[in-house]
Amino acid sequence: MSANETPANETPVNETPVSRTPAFPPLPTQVDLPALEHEVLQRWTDLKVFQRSLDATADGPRWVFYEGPPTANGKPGAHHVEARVFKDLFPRYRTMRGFHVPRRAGWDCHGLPVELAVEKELGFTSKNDIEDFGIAEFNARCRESVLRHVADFSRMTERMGYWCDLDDAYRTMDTPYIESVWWSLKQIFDKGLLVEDHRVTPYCPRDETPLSDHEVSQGYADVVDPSVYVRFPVTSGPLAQAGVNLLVWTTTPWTLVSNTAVAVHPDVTYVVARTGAGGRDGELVLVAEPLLASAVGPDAEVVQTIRGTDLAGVTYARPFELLPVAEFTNPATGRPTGATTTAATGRPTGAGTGATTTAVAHSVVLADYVTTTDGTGLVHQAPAFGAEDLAVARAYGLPVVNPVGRDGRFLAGTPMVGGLFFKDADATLVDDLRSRGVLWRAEAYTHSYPHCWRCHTPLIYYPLPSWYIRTTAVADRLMEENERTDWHPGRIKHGRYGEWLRGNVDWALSRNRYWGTPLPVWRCTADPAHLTCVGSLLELSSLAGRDLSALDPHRPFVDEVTIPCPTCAAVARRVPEVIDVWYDSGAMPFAQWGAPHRNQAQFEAQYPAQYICEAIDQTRGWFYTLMAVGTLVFDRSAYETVLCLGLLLDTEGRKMSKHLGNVLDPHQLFEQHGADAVRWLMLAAGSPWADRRVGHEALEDIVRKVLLTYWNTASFFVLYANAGGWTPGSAPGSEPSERPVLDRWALSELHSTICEVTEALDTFDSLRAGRRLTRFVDDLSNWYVRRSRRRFWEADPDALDTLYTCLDGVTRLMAPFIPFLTDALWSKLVVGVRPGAPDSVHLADWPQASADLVDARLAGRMDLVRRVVELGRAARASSGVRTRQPLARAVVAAPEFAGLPADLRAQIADELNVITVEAAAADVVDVTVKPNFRALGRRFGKRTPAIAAAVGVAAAAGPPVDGRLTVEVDGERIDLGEDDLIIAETPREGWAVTSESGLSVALDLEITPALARAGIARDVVRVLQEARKTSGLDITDRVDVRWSADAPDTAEALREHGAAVAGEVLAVTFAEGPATESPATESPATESPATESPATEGMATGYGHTAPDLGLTFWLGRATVTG
RNA sequence: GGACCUGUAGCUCAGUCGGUUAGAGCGCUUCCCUGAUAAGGAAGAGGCCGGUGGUUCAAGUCCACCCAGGUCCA
Repeated sequence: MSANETPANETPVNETPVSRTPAFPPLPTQVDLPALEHEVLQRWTDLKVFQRSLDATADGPRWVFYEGPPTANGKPGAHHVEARVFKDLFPRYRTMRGFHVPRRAGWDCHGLPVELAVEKELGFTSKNDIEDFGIAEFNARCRESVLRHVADFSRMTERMGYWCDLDDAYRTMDTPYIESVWWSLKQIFDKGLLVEDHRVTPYCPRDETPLSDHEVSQGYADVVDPSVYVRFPVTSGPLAQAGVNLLVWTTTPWTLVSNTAVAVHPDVTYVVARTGAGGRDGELVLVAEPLLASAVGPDAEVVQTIRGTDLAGVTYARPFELLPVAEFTNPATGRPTGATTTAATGRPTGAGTGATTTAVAHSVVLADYVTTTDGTGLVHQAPAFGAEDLAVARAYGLPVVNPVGRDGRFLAGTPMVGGLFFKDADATLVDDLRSRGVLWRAEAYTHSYPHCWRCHTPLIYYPLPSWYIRTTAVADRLMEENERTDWHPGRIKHGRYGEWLRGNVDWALSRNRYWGTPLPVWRCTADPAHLTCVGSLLELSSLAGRDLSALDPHRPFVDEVTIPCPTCAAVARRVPEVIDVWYDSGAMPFAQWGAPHRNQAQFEAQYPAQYICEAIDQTRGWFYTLMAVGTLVFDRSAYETVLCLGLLLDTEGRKMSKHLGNVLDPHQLFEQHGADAVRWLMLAAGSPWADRRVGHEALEDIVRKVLLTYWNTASFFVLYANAGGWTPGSAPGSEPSERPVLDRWALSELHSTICEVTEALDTFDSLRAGRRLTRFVDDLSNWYVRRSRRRFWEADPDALDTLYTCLDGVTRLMAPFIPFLTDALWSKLVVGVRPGAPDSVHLADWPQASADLVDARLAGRMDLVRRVVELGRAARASSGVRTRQPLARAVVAAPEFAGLPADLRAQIADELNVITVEAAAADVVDVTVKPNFRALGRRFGKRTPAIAAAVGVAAAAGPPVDGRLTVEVDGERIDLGEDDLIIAETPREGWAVTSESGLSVALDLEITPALARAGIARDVVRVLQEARKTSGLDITDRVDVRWSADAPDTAEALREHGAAVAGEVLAVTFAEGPATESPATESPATESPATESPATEGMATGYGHTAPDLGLTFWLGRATVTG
């Protein structure tokens, strides 16, 4: 409170202001955020802001973004919002930086989930139901179903403020899209990378149909199977001469008929063991060392140790000689899988991957998947009946030998087991092994085995023809492309995704389904080796000799198109498969344009993308297919930077999914808390790449702490800018460098915030950016504004301009995060006030940081000031002296305090309500010394603890001199400098002291009568302000005050400080007057701190009040006189 | 079964290059401040930093194994 020499009861101290038209539309202190967002949405539509943001940057550098298309066959949930928030943030940011960022929505339309939904609706249980129903009608239902929730998705997209062109969205089921996909498949086909091969699939032999993983998982049941250990006599090398048998374990003896090889792990140690007592004396068997005891027995004697690698190539005698040995030797002449039906393909088996090594049949091969958890560590390989076996066989160029027909029975001509159902052959085969003496051991084994969920038949893992893309042929290129991809977080690159690429297998592309992009391959009926891949409807028309440009390329229509085989002119028909829906989305960079048949220029201008973003569950999904298709077709990955988000979890920590019913409805969140709050939660309330839980409490927190603080700061500004008639042009204020210290500090913070937020967004770190913004908003509101309040009351142009500048900056910085609230405030603070300014913040430029406005020394000093204030408040609290009571002085002990300029010391004094702030003199402080472990550790290593202990001893003896201390350790004198020690000063007792990490603040608690009177005066101000407020007066209203005090202290205080009190409360007159003039004297003075009662005479708006604590009665009314 | 991620206060999460006494917000209790604020401030209570072992002068942090939860794959 500043002293005022003029006696208040004689001279009016405040002028009533001239009324002006407010420059800024008033901002209510209370705001309905969702309602405000709806207004903003309407304005965006009316003003076409999104389109104009694209137009404005049309000549700027492109920053290409791809939208990964969602399948819109279910309602959108909060987990859909997450990715979309990040998809929106960075394009908005880049747009403000001047980049052109086209954003086009898309919808993924095909796929099994769509089919399953329709099947469920129709009550279907098998594919036969679909065929009976009719594919045309079924697909028509799928087409209708997939778009059912597009409106929901669009509504959510718009409501959350995700700017994306929904009107021109691409759809993967549209003919131009499919033609593009066909074109790309033809490119791959022409490179020889689209091939038909066998795929081991869970298969029901009764229904004669493959099952999806989802179906398989529904039919697991415990069964008892034989568990057999079989001798495979070694037939070559020293092991053969010694008579060693490989010991092989299996639970599917029926697959031994087609045994092709034995796999060992290259890094596992194997042993040749001599069996112990009990009938098998002296027999030599080979097993993995860790399994010796369990497979052979505890008394087995290790004769020789061999690394897995060194076993490669060892040949053995196969367990059964039921099939011609030739079938195992030449892949090209191998018996066709699935018996007669697939013989027609005539394609060699085992051609799916580029074989890096070849092996002869019935020899030992190496495979990393071999484990030593059970069995013998030697794994029997039947490539027809196991996916891992097949992969190994491919790698070694071994054939796929399959003696089992599609009905699950051994082929009729097979000796011993011909005609037997595969499971039923086990007993016969085991008996035979036993009779020939090659069975080592047989027991029963209970385990979980999949069954058909419809008919409960045990499933067979069975090789079916399937179309593959040989991605393994470009695996090295994929890894090279991955190397130059910028992953966020970085660990995905060589972690989850890199691992996946390293273990790359060929892409099983085909599906035996209905609602998908048909595989555009036509096969000759005369020679199945004659294949024609078609790249467009135009090409198909030309091949077919009729105009098919209007053909729906879906099944069943495309199935009906036959062409003469270009090689031999026989009839060629399309193969029945459709393709994996993931290929559709991976083809999106060109297929969204229909390129190259259409819009080739658009495609070329927008390939590759600079930025894509999805959740981590897409690593093997879209992230892979996008890169794979791009690399296969264009030899270049489709994206440069990828942001990989964590998953959204519910409050129980489970992934949000429709299946669990734990999805939060996004619209409910938007209408309850506002889309801005939801966006901020996703962007800045936790690490983007960590899984996060979402709840209402967190959103309420954001609204209060971030959004409303920001709003209220703006509201405060508008209140006083209008009251003072200030506009940006009217009173520019002084040069920033000439302004008071708080202004310089606020501007410095603004510019360092600009720097940090820019840097963080450039590295896709929304959390860091958000944290910095939160801190700035808080600093601005709870330090700058609070400390500068008086200057705003006085309409100080420097203060108003500083705050306006900060609000302008923070509004731009937060615009990509919370586009609604920022644009709402922009329209109040800028539009119509600053001529020529854009009518939306989203058309404004990103702020430029000025290095010369960042004052690191000032920032450090202000930190010190605020720490001192914190400690001072704590000292106040512990002393019991209320803050309104002024005290004579605070004493501060802090190393940097001496350098604090007067204006910053004044901040401390004002905030703590003390007259002066002094540095602690030497005689009131205790010095404590602690070892600095970081420095000591570097210098002394192992001796650190001893030295640290010595520091304590030496410090007790005497304080360091000039920051130096000499200690004695093991008879050695060691000199320690400033860096080795942490020296703290603590004021001595007798003061109200709080200290923390080398910083102490003490208050002089002596309250002189003068200080007491000043304290009372301040209490009166508080009471009068409260009275103003409750009387409903405007902040600029001038008042007349008349008072009387029956407490002598109060009366004396007011006579002394009357002018100051009057100044504080905008009193035109402040007179001590007879209580009888005030109606308040007639009302009971019982309530505290002040009661009010309407004036009953004289002054129409006046009220009488009492403050019993102070012994004060006063009358307060709006001043009627104008100045 | 494999790969990866996460375990820090009652709840939600930070924690930099390994270094002094492990932090913030919410919630709870008490008090202070306030003519922008649904705010702000101070104090209090609340922690074997999932466990075990190792490396190191020094581990929430690095390594190994284990436990729990999660994701993807088989």
